[in-house]
Amino acid sequence: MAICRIWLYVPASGSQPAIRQKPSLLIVRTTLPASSPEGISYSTAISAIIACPYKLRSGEEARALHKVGEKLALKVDEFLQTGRIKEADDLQHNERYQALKSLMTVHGIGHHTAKELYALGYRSAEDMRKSGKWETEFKYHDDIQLPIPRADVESIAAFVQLQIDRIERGAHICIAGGYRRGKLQSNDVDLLITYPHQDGKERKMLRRLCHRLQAKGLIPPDGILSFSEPATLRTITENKKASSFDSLDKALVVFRHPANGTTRKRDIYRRVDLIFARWPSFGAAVLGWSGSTQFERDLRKHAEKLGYKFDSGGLRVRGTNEVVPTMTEQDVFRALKLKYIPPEFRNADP
DNA sequence: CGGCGTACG
DNA sequence: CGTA
DNA sequence: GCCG
Repeated sequence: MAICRIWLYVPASGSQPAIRQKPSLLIVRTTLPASSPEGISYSTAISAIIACPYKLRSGEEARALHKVGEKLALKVDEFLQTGRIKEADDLQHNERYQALKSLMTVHGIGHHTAKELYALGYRSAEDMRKSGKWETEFKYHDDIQLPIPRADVESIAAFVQLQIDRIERGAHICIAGGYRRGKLQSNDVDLLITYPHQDGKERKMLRRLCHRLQAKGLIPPDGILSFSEPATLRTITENKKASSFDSLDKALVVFRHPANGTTRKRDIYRRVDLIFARWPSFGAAVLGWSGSTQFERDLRKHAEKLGYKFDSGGLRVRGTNEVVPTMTEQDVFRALKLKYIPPEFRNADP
């Protein structure tokens, strides 16, 4: 039963060090594009190994874990015997691997394009910068690589809250993502926004918020990396039942976090995701945006077994597509017959 | 041997 | 394709 | 790569 593994997920803070296996095993995963079936398979197996609550003493023991097969068991054996995994070590020194990794730090460059660029002779993000062909991409690139301390995440959320209040009061903001799982530093800021008990009030709010943030200079003119409002467009154009389908309005932006003179001597550009959710599925939205990726996979799979379809847009009954009201995360866990798992225990990704 | 999340821009 |  |  896959969901059992969820109980073994470890806190990001590492407050249960005994639970962790040696991390060098993780490197194996990076052999493949993480999105490929094999990449996912590796991630899943490695997560299972990391989350295993007792010390593994053999590959055979690892093999007993759900999702760990013969290949990974061999790697565990190799690690236990030699203290390292050759494939992983080699990869670390592999020029192509390092190049691809660097190229993929640029927003909009995935493994596919990275490979093409490599074939063209690019060996790093710096090579791209020097070529002068990606001026836009590099405008915020360096800032965006910087980890975001929790205090800054909170500060950014407060800026956004203030601006939302100036448009329509009563919104509730939840900081999701790694922050919510207790990570001390984040790569980006995921903000989930709803109007409690006021379904529909969130409509068109994303547009208005983005416009306002741009007007205030909190989002630079070219700072909206992607913008989609399927929920708003759907409800306006068709007057269909809310049951049909229901994605979230979201904008991926670059946020200009103003200096405060002490911890931030200068304005820093941060990646912020703004997501508006309807109140009746806010719980699913928060759950869906809190991660980890691995946890979400297990959750979806579990939902499927019970005849539901779960994603950040909501919890629905398979077949009828009927929406199960989930205002809170607890509502989702209840429907899925699971005991509540706090966000800090949803960390499966290393 | 097929499926592995999936919708959007 | 890249992103979440 | 791993599972059903």
